[in-house]
Amino acid sequence: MTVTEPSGDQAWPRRRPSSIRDVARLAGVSHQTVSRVLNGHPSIRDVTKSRVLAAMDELQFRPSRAARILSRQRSQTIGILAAAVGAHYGPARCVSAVEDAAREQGYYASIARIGSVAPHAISAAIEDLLSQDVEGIVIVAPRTTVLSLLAELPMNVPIVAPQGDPRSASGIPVASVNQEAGARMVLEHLIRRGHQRILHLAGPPDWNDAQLRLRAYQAQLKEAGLPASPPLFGDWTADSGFEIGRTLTRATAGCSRKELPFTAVFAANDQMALGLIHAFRVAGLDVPRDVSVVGFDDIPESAHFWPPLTTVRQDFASLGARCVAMLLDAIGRAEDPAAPQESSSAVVEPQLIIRDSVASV
Amino acid sequence: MTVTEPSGDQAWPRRRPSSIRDVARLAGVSHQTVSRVLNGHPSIRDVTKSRVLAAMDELQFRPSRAARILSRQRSQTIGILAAAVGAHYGPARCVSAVEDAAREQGYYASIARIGSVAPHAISAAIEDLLSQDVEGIVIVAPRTTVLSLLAELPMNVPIVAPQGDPRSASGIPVASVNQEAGARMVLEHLIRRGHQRILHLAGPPDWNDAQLRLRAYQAQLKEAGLPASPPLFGDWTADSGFEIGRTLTRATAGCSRKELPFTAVFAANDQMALGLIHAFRVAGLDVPRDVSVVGFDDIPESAHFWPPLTTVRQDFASLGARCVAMLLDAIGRAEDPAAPQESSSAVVEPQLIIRDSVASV
DNA sequence: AGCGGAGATGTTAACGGTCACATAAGTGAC
DNA sequence: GTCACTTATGTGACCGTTAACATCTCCGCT
Repeated sequence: MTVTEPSGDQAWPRRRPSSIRDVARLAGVSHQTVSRVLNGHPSIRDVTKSRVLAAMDELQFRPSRAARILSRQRSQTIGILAAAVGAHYGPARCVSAVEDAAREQGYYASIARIGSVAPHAISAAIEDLLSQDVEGIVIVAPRTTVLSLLAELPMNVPIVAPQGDPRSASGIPVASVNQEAGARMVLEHLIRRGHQRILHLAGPPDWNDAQLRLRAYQAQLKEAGLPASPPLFGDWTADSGFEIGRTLTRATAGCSRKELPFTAVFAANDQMALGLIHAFRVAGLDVPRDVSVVGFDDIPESAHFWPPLTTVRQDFASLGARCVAMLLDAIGRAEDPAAPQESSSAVVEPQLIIRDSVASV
Repeated sequence: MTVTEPSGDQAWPRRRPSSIRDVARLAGVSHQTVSRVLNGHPSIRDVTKSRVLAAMDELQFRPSRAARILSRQRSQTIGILAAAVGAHYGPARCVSAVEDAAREQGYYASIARIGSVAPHAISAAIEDLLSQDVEGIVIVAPRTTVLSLLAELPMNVPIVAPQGDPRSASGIPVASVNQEAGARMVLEHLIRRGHQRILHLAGPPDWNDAQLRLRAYQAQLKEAGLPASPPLFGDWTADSGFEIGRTLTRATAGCSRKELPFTAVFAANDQMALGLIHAFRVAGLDVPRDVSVVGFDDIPESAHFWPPLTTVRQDFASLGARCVAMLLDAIGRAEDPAAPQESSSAVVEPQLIIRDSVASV
């Protein structure tokens, strides 16, 4: 199993890669001509161009991004500040979407992941991005702590955040999925099916999306004249959903099924819903017969949970695209303040996916 | 809901950021002194140093990475070629792990994601990375097509791949989880529980891990004198697991439970196992009573599947760390061919996680 | 023929760091 | 007092690219 580097020990000579001047010499032109070929300048004769191209090919020429960034004073790069990616479906999808959208617009994307939301970690990540001359930053770290900190940080590039609170006063432009609409759909669905005692299993209180969903849950219930129980807070993981489900069922261990103090739970994401369902089943409760459960996100697996999970789908791809559009617009305005402001409304509508985890009562 | 950029319309002036020369002027020293402060050079008087530091602070100085890369001829950056990240748990975790490990070693990581494995997409991604002067590349694209293509591509930096086949002749150094051991654990577990007719739901045939697990499945059954059914191929998704489960149960619709042509299925990942279980349940088959199912990966949700899934845990964090260690070692050798070769064995052992999806027969 | 303008190319100077080398002052040995 | 050596700092070139401006040629127009 040892992997001694095999025969192909090319001993990468680390020879200096060829520059436009090397190409120029070989092609018998000036380096500027090579640069022009590189950038598709119109006034280059075809013969010259093909000579240059041939030389590039022969020398395995590859333009240096560092040099290019240094010389024009722009990097064609946007930064992504990412918290908790990998652990969480939404943010992870969001980052991919932003990356793709950026590339599509001819921009590079550079990601700075942060493990904690400690102020120094955040400003270090921002410094990191800024030192790469990013022209703008997308904040995929939808936590109020991060956003409010950021609002104070001296920043000389535009920033945008997906999944933030559109109404927050942080001053950071925001593109977001309409969380309120998502929560409303869920509750209307539940209420229409006759549920009256609906619990909410929320995400951590300092996450924007968690806050919005919680507020929408409360508002919606109030509007319907139904009681809102104090929210339960999980940490987005299935494990936390399970734990909370356990305490919930233990607390009501004596009750017969008909007497449960709730008939439905709205979980703030699919993973917690999964854990919750697991806990219910362990306690002998059937979903949806005894309790209905709704999730949020529509992760690819939720169609195959047991029971298949009713949930809310968020279109992360278009969220990412909107974010990038807003950011690029802001960048454009910063360069040329005369430019007209693009529409900066950016709300993506979610979609209720009805499956089998909700029953009528 | 519109987000007109609020009052804080600082109209980022896009003023030229300050350079070491600006700092030098303000501090009354030469630019070189500033550079030395920046790099922690020993022979700088404390007074000078603090003057420079103060000037940096006042000017909001931030060193330009592009300039630094250009002037020393190295980027302190490794590239990551990532295929199918976001969609797949293993690769995604792997990328994160490599990033973390790189940062820990003082390197930056730059990710190039590819959507397809078409040759031009791959070489474009490699070009992209190379143009950033990456000093080495980690290939998180564990498909035979990618690796064999890469082996032929002219490359003047070291590369390493996690999740590749250690025995393959591609000539690419590989760090990997011991897939064979993982598959062996699964089958021994199943056989010990009395299973004799064990199916394998494999991943796409051009994925290294899928191949390795399939081969190990076949070898192990042969060794035990048991019949190996022709493998079923999914695409890693729960959807594909479900589809295959449906055809499987439809084909055996007439059979009573005791007459199923198999008693256990070894799925090549947890998602497919989930879809499979779903299909079984839809067909009235209970897991594990009627069929046992084992997965692979131990995604965080699998403890909360129903039934909780027996699976194989892979330690992606240490896989990433080993990869980076190997790569950095290779980079070091490329610079200084005299340097001794570090141990380049890099096999991470997996772990069987026994839960409730396997019954004895 | 002379002139203006466009097309194709060359020349030189940035960009913001680092490197190799030069310089100046201080320190101790003889 | 001078030499060798260290410490603290400055000077100028260089990395690979683009920007600004210069040059030269060819063309049509008057």
